[in-house]
Amino acid sequence: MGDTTIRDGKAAVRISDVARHANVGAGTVSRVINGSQSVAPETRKRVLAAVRELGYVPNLVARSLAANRTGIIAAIIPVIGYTQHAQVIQGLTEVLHERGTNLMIGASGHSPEMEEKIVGAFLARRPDAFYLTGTWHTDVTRELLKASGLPVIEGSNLTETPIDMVVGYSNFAAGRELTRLLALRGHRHIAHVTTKYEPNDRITDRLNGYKAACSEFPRAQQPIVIECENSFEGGAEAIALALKFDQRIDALFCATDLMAVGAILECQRRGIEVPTRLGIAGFDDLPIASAVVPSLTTIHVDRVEMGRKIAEVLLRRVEGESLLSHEIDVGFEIKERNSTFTKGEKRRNRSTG
Amino acid sequence: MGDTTIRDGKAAVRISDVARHANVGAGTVSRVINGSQSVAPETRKRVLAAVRELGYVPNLVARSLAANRTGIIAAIIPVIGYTQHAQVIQGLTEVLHERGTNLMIGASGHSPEMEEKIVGAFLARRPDAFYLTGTWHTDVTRELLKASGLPVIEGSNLTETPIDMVVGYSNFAAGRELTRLLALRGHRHIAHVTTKYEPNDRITDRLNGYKAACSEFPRAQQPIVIECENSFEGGAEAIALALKFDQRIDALFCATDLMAVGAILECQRRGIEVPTRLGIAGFDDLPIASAVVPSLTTIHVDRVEMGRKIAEVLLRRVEGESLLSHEIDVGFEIKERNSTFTKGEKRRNRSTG
DNA sequence: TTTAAGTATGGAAGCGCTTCCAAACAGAGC
DNA sequence: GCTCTGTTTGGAAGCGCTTCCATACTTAAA
Repeated sequence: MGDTTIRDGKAAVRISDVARHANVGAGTVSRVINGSQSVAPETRKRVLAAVRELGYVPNLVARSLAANRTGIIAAIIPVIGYTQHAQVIQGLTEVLHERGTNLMIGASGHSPEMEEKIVGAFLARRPDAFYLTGTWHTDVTRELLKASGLPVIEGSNLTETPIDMVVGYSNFAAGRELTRLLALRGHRHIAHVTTKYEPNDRITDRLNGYKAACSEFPRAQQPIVIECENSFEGGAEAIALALKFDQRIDALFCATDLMAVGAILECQRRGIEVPTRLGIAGFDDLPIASAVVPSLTTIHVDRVEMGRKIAEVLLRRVEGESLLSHEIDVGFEIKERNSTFTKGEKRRNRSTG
Repeated sequence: MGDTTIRDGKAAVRISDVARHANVGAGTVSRVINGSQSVAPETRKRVLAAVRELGYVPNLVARSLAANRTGIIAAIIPVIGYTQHAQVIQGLTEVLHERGTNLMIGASGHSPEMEEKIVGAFLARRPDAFYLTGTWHTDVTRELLKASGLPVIEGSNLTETPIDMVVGYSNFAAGRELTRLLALRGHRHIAHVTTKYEPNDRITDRLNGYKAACSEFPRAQQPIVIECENSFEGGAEAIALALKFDQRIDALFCATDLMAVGAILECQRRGIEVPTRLGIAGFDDLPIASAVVPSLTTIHVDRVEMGRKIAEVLLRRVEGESLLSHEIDVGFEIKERNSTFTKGEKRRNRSTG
């Protein structure tokens, strides 16, 4: 079909063209390009010259088929537009691009079923490794991935039972530490704002961390949990709900910065003083967290760095290196700012359970 | 190498296995799977049964090589973590996933040279089409893409000379219209805040739109241009610079919401009344724009929808449909909110020049 | 000089699929 | 019953590469 000509513009240069032009066999060209094995310096020079003259670009599809490895890594995140996940991907691509590996990406929309479908679709493309967000997946997803034998990293949280490996931090510990800190600083009735429509392991662990902290207080506060949409509007709504529920509430620990910032802005509209009347803390340390007035106390995780680390580990596994540990804890940091009672103290934590 | 066994888990089922199991030729299995041509209903049933029983998943790498099309679309955006671009990608993936096509993504970091490298790397993977952000690319990038003969869409702006197609809106018109509106509402000394380190076609066109509007005012205002880092902090800095430069400035049109929101928050810190003392307008309509106090007047573009449209057009082109137009204008909308003088009026615009 | 042990290279086989061609077959029309 | 047309099918060729094997050529040791 002349169609080929149209789709590809001028016909692409193949390895055999280069071989003929350099007066060597195709195998030799391949060896030069892949830098493997021994090729006489003189021959190598001739081949490279031919490559340059003909403008040869290897067809990686063919290479993938022949070599049984694609140089593609598959990543699935809930929503591409969410800063936290996008940052991980940013770190991933940075490292991958340097190493000639490319990223195939999919968005699950917070649905494990959707994730399962994407995993299935991606597997057919034979990526060399997988990155998944979170630790909640369908059984089928887990089975597919395990059966594939590919390196898999689940990110952004920790778990005892990873499919393969997990790189992240303890959302449980972070939630607990932040709650403890609020109490330590003098907040007495701390409510937790969690998300309504996007249940996932990270949000749930933060909630559980909060509950754990509540139960250990000397005066053993009853957990107060408010459910809202994960958005600025949801955070605004949380203010209304909290005040209606119990006037004594003097701090809101929101499971995401989105809600926390929404809450702060709502306080501004209502003339509620933060942190004097109401302390507000978030989670994620989005750029807006340090910009908003008052600046937001929150949990910081270097997600771009986490993405880089994930790439490193995955690539090493693809190279055949066996893994040292099934878990990499990247830790978290409490950023204590002006939206809660503070004493200007900073704390850094490993996720110690 | 027994290595293969390790990497792939249990050996994958191939098309020949299915063929044998269903007692047909490999060609027939292929025809059934691809739904092409005529296969007797009885045969089809047998094949599908075999596929199910063996759990056959086609190897898309092999298919790509044989069929000379990969079902992969390549996208390059400046930074994955920037909401605007991420939204486009979100829309893209949504449509692509439905159609069995997948997304390969790269981040250029606002560098045309980096973009060029990525284009080169991606071309080797033989994607069926390309999406690029913006209209500024190196000559080599343009050449590579044109020579490839692949469908290419440049997005988020318009241009007279696209590589192939362009889908977006006129940043020039948007910048001009917004400036006009500020003037119409009574702002008299309007400064423009542009970005310092990330020159690109969209930012530049917004600036030029602002200048064009300035020159048409009866009293012909001299453009005042302030350069800042594209961030909340940059926006805060813009306030300082503007007030120092000329106390008469009564409105800031910021080229991005990031800077505009930063400016609003800085005003809050300094006790500058918005919009009474200083009107502030942005561009992008990020989620924070409608949440901040006062809410931000800005330019809205439905970027997720734009991404969907890009996917649709690209897929149609890949199917061989010839394109109707080299340009698709998705338009923009001025969201007039409380950070500028308003009369509650709304305007919708096509990018009419 | 002979032999052994590399080193360099060409070329065939094969990766798992699509697609083309030819053959087999079925039914319609005469 | 025979030809003609159209449908269905098997199977070979080929997509562009990698990799293995065998061969040819070196060089050093004996």
